[in-house]
Amino acid sequence: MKNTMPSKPSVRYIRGDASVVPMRAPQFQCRACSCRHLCAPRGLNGEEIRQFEAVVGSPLHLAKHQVLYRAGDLFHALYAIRVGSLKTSVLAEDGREQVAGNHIMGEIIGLDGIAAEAHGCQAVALEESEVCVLPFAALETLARSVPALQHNLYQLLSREVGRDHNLMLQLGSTRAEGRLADFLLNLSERYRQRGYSANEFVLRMTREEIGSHLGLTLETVSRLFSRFQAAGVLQVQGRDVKLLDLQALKDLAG
Amino acid sequence: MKNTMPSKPSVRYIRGDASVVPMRAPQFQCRACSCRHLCAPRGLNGEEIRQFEAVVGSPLHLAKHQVLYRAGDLFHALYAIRVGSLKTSVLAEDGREQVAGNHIMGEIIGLDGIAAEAHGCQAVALEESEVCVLPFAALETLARSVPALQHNLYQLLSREVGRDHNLMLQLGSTRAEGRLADFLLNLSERYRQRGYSANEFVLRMTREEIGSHLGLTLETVSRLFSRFQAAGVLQVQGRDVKLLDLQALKDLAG
DNA sequence: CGACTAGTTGAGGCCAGTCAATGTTGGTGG
DNA sequence: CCACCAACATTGACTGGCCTCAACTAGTCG
Repeated sequence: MKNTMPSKPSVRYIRGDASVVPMRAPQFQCRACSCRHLCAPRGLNGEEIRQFEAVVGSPLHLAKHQVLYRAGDLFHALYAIRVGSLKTSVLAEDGREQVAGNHIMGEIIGLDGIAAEAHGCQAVALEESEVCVLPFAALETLARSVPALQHNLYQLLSREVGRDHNLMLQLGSTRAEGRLADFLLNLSERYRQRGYSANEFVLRMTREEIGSHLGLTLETVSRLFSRFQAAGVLQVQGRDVKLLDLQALKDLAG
Repeated sequence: MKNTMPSKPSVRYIRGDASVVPMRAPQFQCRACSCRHLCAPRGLNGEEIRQFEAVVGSPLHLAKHQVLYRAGDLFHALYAIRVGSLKTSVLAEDGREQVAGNHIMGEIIGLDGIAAEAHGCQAVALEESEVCVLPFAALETLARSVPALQHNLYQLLSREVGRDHNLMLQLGSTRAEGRLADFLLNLSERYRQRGYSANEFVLRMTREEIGSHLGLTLETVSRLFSRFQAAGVLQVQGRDVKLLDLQALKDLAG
């Protein structure tokens, strides 16, 4: 709420719509995708996947800080993250921003747009990324003849609800230390599921974004990293994090 | 985390499964229900509603404090609240309870169970209540031939995601005053939508439950009510609340 | 009546927010 | 290549909002 920048929205986000460009022909994209066992077509058989691929639009390439959609934008598709990571954030009327989610490859975003036919939050790429476009109307139609897909969609939505409940639990009942510890463990686990190191990774969000996500200030986040490092729980160098003592983190988190 | 009651779970909840009893034959229940324009069968035509009703099990009656489902219980149905109100709460391993939602008639709960095939939270009646059982597998099957129902289900889930995001925004970025103000406005609006007074209603949760929902202690909630009353924003007498100045509340909320 | 639950109010302390100064990193243009 | 600048990050000092602990009241139930 600094009044130093009245004209600019908040940061130099790249305007999305114009510069978004298709990348390649859509054929075979899901079967060749490294996220196929995590993504929407999970568990579909050969013929079903082929139908699914026919529905999926061309992947979009996003530059760092590029906006995929804004709050209020008409909803027409879900987006599956194929490469990279995005943040989703809710905006209050007064301009305050709360980071609602930090999404990495294999995750699907835009789910909150189904209800209102408009997106309720905005999605911004945290680094160079690539997303698959899943037009929702077509998805819904296909789901009627492909029960496995229908179920996957319900599961996706439900899983998001569960995730949010857990985050609320953290925000409401834990103090700063526990929130950051939980955040790191959560991220670590998701990287592990995707075949990356669970102990060593790069944070794609700034201290301010992490703080916003956890209901803390950037200074508190910074201090906590320093404190965790001093306690030997992790090593941190800017955005590079190495978790040294997972058990200690778990103790801090719960 | 009081260690004064090691054996009892936390409060004297009534065990659900045994005492849950069917209430009446299911025929015509939706068409006669006062929540039909808010609930799952919204927008279905006559024949479709008839099919929907055939899927809906007999309504259940719940006594105050009766448990509808517990975290970990096998998921098999969603529940539509027909009369009364329930809270849903997430439980941490250490026994801490965070109230995730406060649900009144016309709302559907159990959505977070779809993903894991087990409920992720518990649902407890805050007063004498009545819920309709919506077996999910049958619902899913019916949805394939009734697009409007399929879409309603997606919307329900999506709306829950949006609600949770907004609550997270509150928990993360607002202080105590704003959270309580927002909570009251939210409740007021939902009662209004259901044809009840938006200015005068009865809180069904204790100060402790409200506090848990908002990430505050019961003392803070109590003090805030007193302060709001002293400021002339509302009148409060135990659980009875009368909102006097909605605009002032909105200002407080953010 | 005693026991228990729910709610109110007060006193004091601590965690995290705020304000501020300084260090570090990365991108851009001369 | 380096200088420069903006964004990002770290650390300190101070403050205040909320939690904790505690005492007390009111209502309910057996």
